[in-house]
Amino acid sequence: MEKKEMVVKTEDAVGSSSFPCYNSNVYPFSNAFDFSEVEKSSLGFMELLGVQDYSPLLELPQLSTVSVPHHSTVKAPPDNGKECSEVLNHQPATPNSSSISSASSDAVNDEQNKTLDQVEEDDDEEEEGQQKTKKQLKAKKTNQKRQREPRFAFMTKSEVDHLEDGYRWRKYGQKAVKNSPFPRSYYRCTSVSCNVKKRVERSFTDPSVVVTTYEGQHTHPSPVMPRSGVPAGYATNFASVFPQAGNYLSHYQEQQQHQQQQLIFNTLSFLGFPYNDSSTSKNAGFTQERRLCNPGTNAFLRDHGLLQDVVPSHMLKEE
DNA sequence: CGATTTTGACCCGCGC
DNA sequence: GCGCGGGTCAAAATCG
Repeated sequence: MEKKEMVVKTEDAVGSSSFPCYNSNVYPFSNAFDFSEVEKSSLGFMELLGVQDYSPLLELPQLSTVSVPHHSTVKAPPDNGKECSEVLNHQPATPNSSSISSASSDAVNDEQNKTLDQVEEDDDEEEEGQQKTKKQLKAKKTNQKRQREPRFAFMTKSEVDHLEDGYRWRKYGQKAVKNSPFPRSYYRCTSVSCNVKKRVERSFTDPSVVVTTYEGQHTHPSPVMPRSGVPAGYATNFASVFPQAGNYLSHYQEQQQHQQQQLIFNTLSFLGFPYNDSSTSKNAGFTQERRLCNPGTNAFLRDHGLLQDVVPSHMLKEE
């Protein structure tokens, strides 16, 4: 799995061209993706993201105006999808960059862990002795109502599907995604006691965008040595804003600084801020592009307090 | 040879 | 009840 460590470097060239956003004048929170199509296809965008359930457990106090804190179910009404989409729209227009597209969690409770434990340990009861039966019973035990861990989705522009995030993952499944030519891959953390999973799929609206959805929280430190040049404050601040995200953002500390900054950058973009960091020169041009296609940005710029919480002030001078 | 990926089968929830 | 789509399992294949 660590075969694909090119994450950060994958996509420099991308540039730009391919995003509908760039060609669209309807940018402000609207049409980076063609959501009409998404909805038409009965596949809500949050479904596309795999973020199907939202929970009040996820607090995003400071970002409540721009994040996706409402609940929805798999069969969420189009409104929900749309509303979410608006937020997500901002994401994908970043060359080789990841962004917090949304945060979500299902109603998490103890049952979840309990169920998982049972699944792993209580197989003895089956009588058939056949492996198939084993499988079936496993499923039965969990059938009550499947509870899921909180999920957190990232959208990352990358040529590589499986992004290196500092943890080791084992692929345990792959499924074709409805209305998408790209399959969805299912990964599980290889650490024994860790039940974290993630799903990786490409956006069919823009194949250069990889949607990574994490589920659960790691119960162990990253096996990859942290060596990051990223100011600790980044993740810290992020974590304060995205409590759930913090767990995942910490992974990014173990990645290259560039990727970190792009994450920040994307998040700023996500928030509507024309963040421009000279050290991420690749983004500079992109930022301009974003500005071009995001005339509504200014409306968001007013909330500087939020931005300052998220990013060290020196990074914001651009404005 | 152990770890990981692939892949078809299976289960579940949901809508019709 | 049936079919569909999402998610998971696990045997087989592949990789290092």
